[in-house]
Amino acid sequence: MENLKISSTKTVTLVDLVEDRLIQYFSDHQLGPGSTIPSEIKLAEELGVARSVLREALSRLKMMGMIESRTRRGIAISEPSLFNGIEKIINPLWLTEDTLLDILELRMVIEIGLTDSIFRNITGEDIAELEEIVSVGTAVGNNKYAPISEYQFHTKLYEITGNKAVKEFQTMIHPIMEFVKDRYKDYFEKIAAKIEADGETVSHKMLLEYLKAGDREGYRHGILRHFKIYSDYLASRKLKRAH
Amino acid sequence: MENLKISSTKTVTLVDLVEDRLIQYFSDHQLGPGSTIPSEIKLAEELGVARSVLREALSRLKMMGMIESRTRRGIAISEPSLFNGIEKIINPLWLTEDTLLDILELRMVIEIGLTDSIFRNITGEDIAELEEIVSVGTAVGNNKYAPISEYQFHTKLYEITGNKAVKEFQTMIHPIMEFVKDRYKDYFEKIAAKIEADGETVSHKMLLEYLKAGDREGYRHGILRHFKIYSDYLASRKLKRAH
DNA sequence: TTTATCATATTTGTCCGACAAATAATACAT
DNA sequence: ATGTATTATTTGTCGGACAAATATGATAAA
Repeated sequence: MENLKISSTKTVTLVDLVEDRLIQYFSDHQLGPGSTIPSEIKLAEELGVARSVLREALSRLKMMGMIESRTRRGIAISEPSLFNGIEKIINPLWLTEDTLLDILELRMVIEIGLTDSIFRNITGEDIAELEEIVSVGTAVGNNKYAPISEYQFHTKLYEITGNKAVKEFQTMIHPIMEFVKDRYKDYFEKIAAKIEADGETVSHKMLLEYLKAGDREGYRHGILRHFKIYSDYLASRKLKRAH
Repeated sequence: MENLKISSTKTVTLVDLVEDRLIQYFSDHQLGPGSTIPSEIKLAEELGVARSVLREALSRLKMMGMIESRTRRGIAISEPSLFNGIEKIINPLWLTEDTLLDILELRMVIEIGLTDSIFRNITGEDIAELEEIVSVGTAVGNNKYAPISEYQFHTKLYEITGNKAVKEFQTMIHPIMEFVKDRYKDYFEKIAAKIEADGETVSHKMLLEYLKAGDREGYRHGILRHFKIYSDYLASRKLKRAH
């Protein structure tokens, strides 16, 4: 019976309409970043809605970084950022298990796919920085990195690409990654032990060697094996679900 | 002089604070998807702000898909989607050239990194579907696909992974990709011609062959070369900027 | 003419109150 | 126990009000 109910849950409100109309308005009037828009009173009049309704719509666009209201000086359009808006509201606790693992996979996908961009952009200074990070990290011992070093190493990889969208993505999902790592700790440790026993562990230090040697294909497969701990888990879950 | 101005542009408003407090409130009270929250009046009282202010904050969360207000029946929390919010407001026209190319690169990165997930999940039916898409597409002739086929082929690749976050990402950036392809058409065509002349073009059909043969590494480098048209352009721009 | 000072008008941020319409809750009648 | 009518809640929308910061224009002074 649960699924019989008509999903009248999504009633379109005036605010929704105004939101769309505003976006269309900006587009029609070719208002790009830097442009200022009419005052709230004029806009509300023009749209034929109450100022409170208009303000709700504007507030949404503001959250997405599409507009920037300089207090008591007018509203200006700014370039929306891809992930800033969601970053605030993403709480791993709200997310279903499937979503969590989807994001884990997406993170792997990006970091593996980033290989060529890294080799396109890496400089000598970058390598020096990575060496510093690695040397500090492994000082903790027995092939486990200090969490800070783990974070710094991968962050540095993202930064090398010089791609802001990629960087934003990383900062957005970082808390989620921490949560996932903790939640599935037991599984991951078991898999890690097996990989270690098989001598297939790929450390940050080894990845750095590939980078220093300019060995792109070596790095590509290195980073792949570096994430084997996660891809193995994802594969095992896929099996379980199909079962 | 332009850069001397103090960026007092980001004054924190009450709505901003309420937004944060609400998220914290949900977290503290362990309210996850499905939970209902107190009425607007009670919340406004509890927070000590006007209902209009509270509504603006709620409206933001609503846009991000974090809450769902059943008209006149109360407000419920729902699982926020990663990219839904931005999808509406991303207009390629607002984006700077750098951002456009960052997103182009991110798209390549993801599709290349998706290789292993595809091989983890692909089925016989998937291959049959891809064959259908390819056969229809190349019927247009001389190694250029009908735009629909181009879209369908890559969409199918995303779908094979069964990763919803990845799929959402694709639908979000699709309009941007169309815009980019059109805007840099001249450059891309020039590069494409050169690649074609060198006999390095990798068609959808060839990618499909790798998939059918279960040749993972073949596919990996195939998809890489398939995007050579874009990566070459990105590399040339990097050079220009460093210059 | 240029500069400094002052008064006025705009504009955003916040608050309050009101009402319609839909739904939920309750009391009542059968 | 069931169906009906009344009442209370709750969201969506409207309108107006004011403070504070800024922009604008007018006036006075050099």
